[in-house]
Amino acid sequence: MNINQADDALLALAQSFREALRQIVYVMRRLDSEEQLSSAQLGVLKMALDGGARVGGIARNLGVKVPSATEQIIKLERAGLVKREADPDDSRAVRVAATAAGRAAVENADRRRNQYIAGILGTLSQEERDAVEAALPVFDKINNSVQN
Amino acid sequence: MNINQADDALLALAQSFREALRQIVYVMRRLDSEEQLSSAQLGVLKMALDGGARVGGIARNLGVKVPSATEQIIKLERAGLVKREADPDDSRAVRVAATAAGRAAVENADRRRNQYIAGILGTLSQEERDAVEAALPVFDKINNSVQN
DNA sequence: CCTAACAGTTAGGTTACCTAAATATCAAGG
DNA sequence: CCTTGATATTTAGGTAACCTAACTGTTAGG
Repeated sequence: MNINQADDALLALAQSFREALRQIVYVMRRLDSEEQLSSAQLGVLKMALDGGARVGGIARNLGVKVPSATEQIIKLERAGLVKREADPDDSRAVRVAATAAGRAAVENADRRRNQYIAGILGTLSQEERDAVEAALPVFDKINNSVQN
Repeated sequence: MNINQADDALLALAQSFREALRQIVYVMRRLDSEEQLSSAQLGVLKMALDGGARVGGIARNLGVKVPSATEQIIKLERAGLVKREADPDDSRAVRVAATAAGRAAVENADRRRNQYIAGILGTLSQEERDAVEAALPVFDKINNSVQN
């Protein structure tokens, strides 16, 4: 009995959680549609900031397959925001590194997006902001458990 | 000074929040890719459960334009999960109603998805689950503030 | 009635994914 | 060395979900 109650509570939480997830996806889509750089491209660019990242690593971090990452990288390259160069240690690999323009674009996009989100968070009460803050590391943990 | 500190804290929270949003989008994508019914289609189906929903309302609720909603509705109709019928009050409008098969599909998909999410939430501590639960209504509020 | 506004569908295009196949390089064993 | 299997990326081709613009039919106000 007790165990079933726990299960029921968990399933109820799961249901609410799923609704929140769905809404968040829409929020994200909205946010993305108002910017030049998609959030996936911004993610690539950030990985390319320090020293350069490999295509496989970028794909893994983005949660997509390698060809999809390549596609975004090529777009960023055409936009002059990253450059692709041979990996000195492994000639099979490609290192993707941000250009100066790329670096500037990250700062710009980050600032704009943070201000947009901060504008929304600013309408919340302190308690609500605290609730969000407390939940964020849990979302991180959830994400990691889905990865595997 | 004080105001700027508040701004900085808000921007920092916004930054962490954005990272969580991005991760959640990936969790959602993963979840969707393992199911027959996309979460958008499941959303349509749920709106079609009680009495029937209009295409425009479905689109609004889904956060997409009307033609995109029509497209999903047609797919569901071809799969035998909804039927489209004239609105008795307004012949311009179409009412989308779930069939018996559609009703069953909702129950099935909901159960599967809830169990998947519950499986993840079950690995969390009680405190972590509480943190998630406390944050969910805030996400709801955020979503509403983005809608306008 | 006529006309503007509205509800949906159709047509055509874009973007972000995916899988499978091709290319190039690496590393380990014989 | 040289082959062979694994690894890193790109290319080719396809799908699904979205969009805007244009079209059809219906309603409702002047």
